[in-house]
Amino acid sequence: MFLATVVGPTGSGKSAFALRLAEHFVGEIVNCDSLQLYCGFDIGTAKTLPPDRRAIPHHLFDVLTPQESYSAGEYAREARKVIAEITARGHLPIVVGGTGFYLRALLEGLPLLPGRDERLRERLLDRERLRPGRLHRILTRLDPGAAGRIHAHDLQKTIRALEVRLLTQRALPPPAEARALEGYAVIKLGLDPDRTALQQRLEARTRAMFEQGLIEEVKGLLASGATGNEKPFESLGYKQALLHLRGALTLEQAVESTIVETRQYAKRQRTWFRRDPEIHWLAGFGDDAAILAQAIPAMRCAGNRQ
RNA sequence: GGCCAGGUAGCUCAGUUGGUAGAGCGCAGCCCUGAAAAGGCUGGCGUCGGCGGUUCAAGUCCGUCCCUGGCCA
Repeated sequence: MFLATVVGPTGSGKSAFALRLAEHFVGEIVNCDSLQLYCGFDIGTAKTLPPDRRAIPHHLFDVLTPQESYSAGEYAREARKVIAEITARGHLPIVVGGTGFYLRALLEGLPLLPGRDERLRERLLDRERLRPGRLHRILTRLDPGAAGRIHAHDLQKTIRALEVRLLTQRALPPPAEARALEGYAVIKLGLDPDRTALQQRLEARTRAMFEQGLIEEVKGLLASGATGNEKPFESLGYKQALLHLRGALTLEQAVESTIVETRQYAKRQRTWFRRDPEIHWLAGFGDDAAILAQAIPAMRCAGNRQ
């Protein structure tokens, strides 16, 4: 059984490339982008919309409402289910997206730990507000290992570690095994376009998103009941569009801010994927037809290994 | 032409009573075990507009010139 993944920074052409792969290898696409999961967030997430899907089945797009929060664990479970179905149909699952953490959860699994507990988090946050730095000190006492790995300023991760520690009680977290995806030969393809070219493309793409109605899309989401405080509104472009609608940014400032943050996001993605030695890097953009030729040998190679 | 305010890191600016410079942002590198388009860490020798001068020592005082903005003619 095979599984292909397509990763790379935002704007590198993953979707276009995945479509080509799917046509060539009779595949189906599985989204691995934390924001394309959301219904109604289309323009700013550069989602491939149904008319452009060329009859290739797309999974895990538009499966969440803005009000729903999500997690890597939930994603991994859903994605594994979908992948099994695709395999059963005799097709090649192609997992595409830039959310490295979700992909890792899917392929390598997450330790069997309790999920979020909002009430506990609130209580912890209250204590932190009373005395900044408090939570990390408590973590040092309860779980020195985790405290050592997490920087004292990283409140988000400190809270999660405390949550895990408190919810699992007693003896340090049972060394629960992360359950990796089993039975698949995984081929990881990474798109690696020239950095300067990517930055230029990201800037142009961002301007185009605003010109093509990103602001209107946000207005529409607000009109249909969203408040703007939901999770997906924290993302690139949506955050700025909202600030503009609320009068905090001029349109030009919103665009500029989105360009800068998008560039920074692409950089973080590169850092994340760069250290995965299993990725076969393809130099160029995924919408370049020639790139498929680079990928085919890698696919064959993986096939022979099996 | 005169007066005033400025010219300090890529950008916006701090720089106490003179002791050879700093913050934020950007940028670069990096981390990540259920918020991940999130969260966090590390990295700053730059002709302190130019040239003279005072001083042991000047971004910091004096002179002069150049540039920018404003006001008055």
